[in-house]
Amino acid sequence: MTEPTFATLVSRWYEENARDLPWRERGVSPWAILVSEVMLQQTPVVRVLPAWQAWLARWPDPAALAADTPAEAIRMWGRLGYPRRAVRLRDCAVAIVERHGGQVPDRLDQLLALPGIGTYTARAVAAFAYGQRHPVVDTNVRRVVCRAIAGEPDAGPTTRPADLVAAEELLPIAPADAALASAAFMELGAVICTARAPRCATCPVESVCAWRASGRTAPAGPTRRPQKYAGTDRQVRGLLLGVLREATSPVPRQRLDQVWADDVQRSRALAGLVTDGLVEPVGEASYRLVGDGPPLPVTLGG
DNA sequence: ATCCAGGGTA
DNA sequence: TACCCGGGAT
Repeated sequence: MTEPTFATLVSRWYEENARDLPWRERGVSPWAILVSEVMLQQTPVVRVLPAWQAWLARWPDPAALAADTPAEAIRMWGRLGYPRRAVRLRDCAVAIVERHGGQVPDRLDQLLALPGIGTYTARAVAAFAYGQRHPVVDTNVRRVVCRAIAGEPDAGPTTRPADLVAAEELLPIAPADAALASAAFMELGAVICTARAPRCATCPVESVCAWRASGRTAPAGPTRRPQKYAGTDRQVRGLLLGVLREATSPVPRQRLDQVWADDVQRSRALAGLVTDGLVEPVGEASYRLVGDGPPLPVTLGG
């Protein structure tokens, strides 16, 4: 009798302890899974839950979203954060309609070519929606593998090719088992092997964890500098977008000027929103969410 | 203050 | 590689 593999231990634990999340249910469409993965980029599960339900009730397939405006996508995004994701998700829906007949593709290269779909999300969709065998590596999986296998306290800030290899080597051969194991690794990192205060006492791989065996060494040093928010352009962008989201007609710049005192920073933030395809100027001195109303007249003669 | 199911760009 | 990009919860 051989010892259960690392993936087997975590998968068994997952089957008994997984959170009851709606996008994990049987029969959830690839589109619904893709939407959940995009929303979950840098946004905690509890905040995604209601937004995911509302989004799919309104746009149950890519064609429905592709037929609507970026403005409505930005509004439905609400306060999930990083609203460029809303525009990219709509761009993604358009691309799915144009390139794949409205069906979310099942090939990794085609998924990677879609707007807003990167290394993590492409493999997550291929694995969780189509049952394929790919290493699905997010911040949780990097941390779990780094600790339990390498015995180090913290993973690097970004996913490197070596991280994909390390995770792939832990996956069972059977694709369905591999997909389950990937979900289990992520769940372990989210619920047990957390960044701050890991719950080693209830961890299913506590007995084989290299990090625990080495005495749970502390992180070497402050490798990441704290990400500020207050006072940054991001906060100003959020304030500006908040006004435009609530508006039903173009907003005069004079009204936008009231959300932030610093002229230079406010102008820079507004220009950034325009560059990012979230906001568009209307006439000489008004702004609106992109596509939020009748098409703008074509400018002639420069 | 720190973290969060990352992706795009220079 | 480094940096930019929201916002809420702990």
